[in-house]
Amino acid sequence: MTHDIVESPARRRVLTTARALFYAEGVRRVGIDRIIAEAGVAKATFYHHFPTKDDLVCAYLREQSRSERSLVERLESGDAEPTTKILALFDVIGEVGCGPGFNGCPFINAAAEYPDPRHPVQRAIAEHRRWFRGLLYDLLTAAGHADAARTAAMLSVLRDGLVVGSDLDDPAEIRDLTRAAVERILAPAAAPAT
Amino acid sequence: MTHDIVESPARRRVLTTARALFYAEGVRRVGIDRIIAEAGVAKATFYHHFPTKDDLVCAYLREQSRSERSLVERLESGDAEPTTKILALFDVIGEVGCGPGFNGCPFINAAAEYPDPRHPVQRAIAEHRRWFRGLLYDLLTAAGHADAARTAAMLSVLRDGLVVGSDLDDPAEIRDLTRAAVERILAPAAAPAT
DNA sequence: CCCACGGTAGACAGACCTGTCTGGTAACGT
DNA sequence: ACGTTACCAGACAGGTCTGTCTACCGTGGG
Repeated sequence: MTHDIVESPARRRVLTTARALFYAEGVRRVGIDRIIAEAGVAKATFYHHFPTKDDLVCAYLREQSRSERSLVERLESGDAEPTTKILALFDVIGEVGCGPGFNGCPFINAAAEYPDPRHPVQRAIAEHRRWFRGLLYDLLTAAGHADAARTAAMLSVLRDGLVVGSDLDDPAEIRDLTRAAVERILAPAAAPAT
Repeated sequence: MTHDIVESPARRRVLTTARALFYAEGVRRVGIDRIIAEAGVAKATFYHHFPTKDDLVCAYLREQSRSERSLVERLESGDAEPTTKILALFDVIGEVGCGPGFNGCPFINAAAEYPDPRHPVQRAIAEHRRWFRGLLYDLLTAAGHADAARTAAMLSVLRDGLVVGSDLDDPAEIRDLTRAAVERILAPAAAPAT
C-alpha cells in the first residue's frame, strides 16, 4: 500500500520529456518511442503509467496548467491593488513571449491538434481556460470594476491574441504594446478621477 | 503549351477536399490517401499536381488567404468611413465565429502543427498575417488615426484573440463583445469632437 | 526466505503514412 | 497519324505509429 505520495521517478521523467517535446514540436509530431528514448524509460513502464497517448497528453496539459497557476499565485500573493496585479500579469505574458523557447500557448496549440470538443484533451483545455478567466474576473471584481464579467472576457481575448502574436509576429513589439492595450480595455471603467 | 488558364478539375477537387478536411480535422491528421479517395482522384494525378504534402498544405493556405482577401474586398468596396469599415470587418469576424463549422483560424491552427518558422507553411502564414495587418493599417491611416501602426497591431492582436475565443469558448459571447472591444482599442484616438 | 513491485530491454503485430511505379484510357493539338 | 498531356486504378516499398507481450532484474516488507 505504498501510496504515491512521492511520484514515481520514471513517470516524472516521462512527463518532463513529453512536456518539452510536445511544446516544441507539437503533440502529433512526437511519438511515444521518442519520448521513452529521451526519458530513458522502458516502454512497458510508460504504458504502465499512461495507458494511452491521450492520457499522456492530458497529463501534459494538466501539468502545464499547474505550472501557470503556481506562477500566477506567486504574482498574486502581494498586497498590491488588483488592477496593478492585472497589469503585472500581462507584463509577464508579454515578457514570456519574448523568451527563447517560446512557441505560443500550449493549450491553444493542442486545441488545434484535437478539434473535437468532446475529446478529453479539449476538456482539459477548457478547464484551464475557465480558471484563467475566473482569475481575471476575480481581480476585476476585487478592483470594483463595473461590468467585470464582460471586461474579463475581453482581457481573456486580449491574452489569447497576445500569445498568438508573440509566437507568429514580432514578440518584442507585442511586449511593448501589451500594457497600453490592457489599459485601453480597462479604460471605460477608469473613473476620470484625476 | 496549354497554359493553365483554366485550373485542372482534378486539382480543383483535391484542393476543395483538402481544404475541408484540413480545416475540420487538422493537417497532420488527414492523410493523402483519404484526400484522394474523397476527391476521386488517382494518386499519380495528385502527386503530379502536388509533389509533396507540404506543397498541398501551402496551396491550401494560399487558397484560404485568397478567400479571405476577396471577402474583405467585397466588404471594403463601399464608400463608407474607414472606421465604419473596421467595425464591419470585426462584425463579420464575430459572426463567422458563430457559424456551424467554425474551427478557429486555419493559419493559427496550421502554425501549431508546423512550429518551425523557416518552414514554407509558416512563410505562407506570415504572408497572410502581413496582409491582414497592412489592411488594418491602411484603414486606420485613411481614418486619420493617430498612431495607426500601433493601433493596427493591437487590432490584429484582438482579432487573433477573437477567433481563438470563438473556437474554444462561447462564440455568441465573443460575438456580442466584439464591437465594444474594438471601440475600446480605437478609443484613445477618438477625438472628443462631439 | 520470498514474492510483489517497479523497473529495463526489446521483439512483435497491425495499422497508417508518404511517395514511387506500372499500366492503361481518352482528349487534343500538330 | 502521332505525341503529349491529363487522368484513373492500384500495387508496392520503406518508414513510423500505437500498443502488447515476453523475459529478466533488484529491492524491500512481511
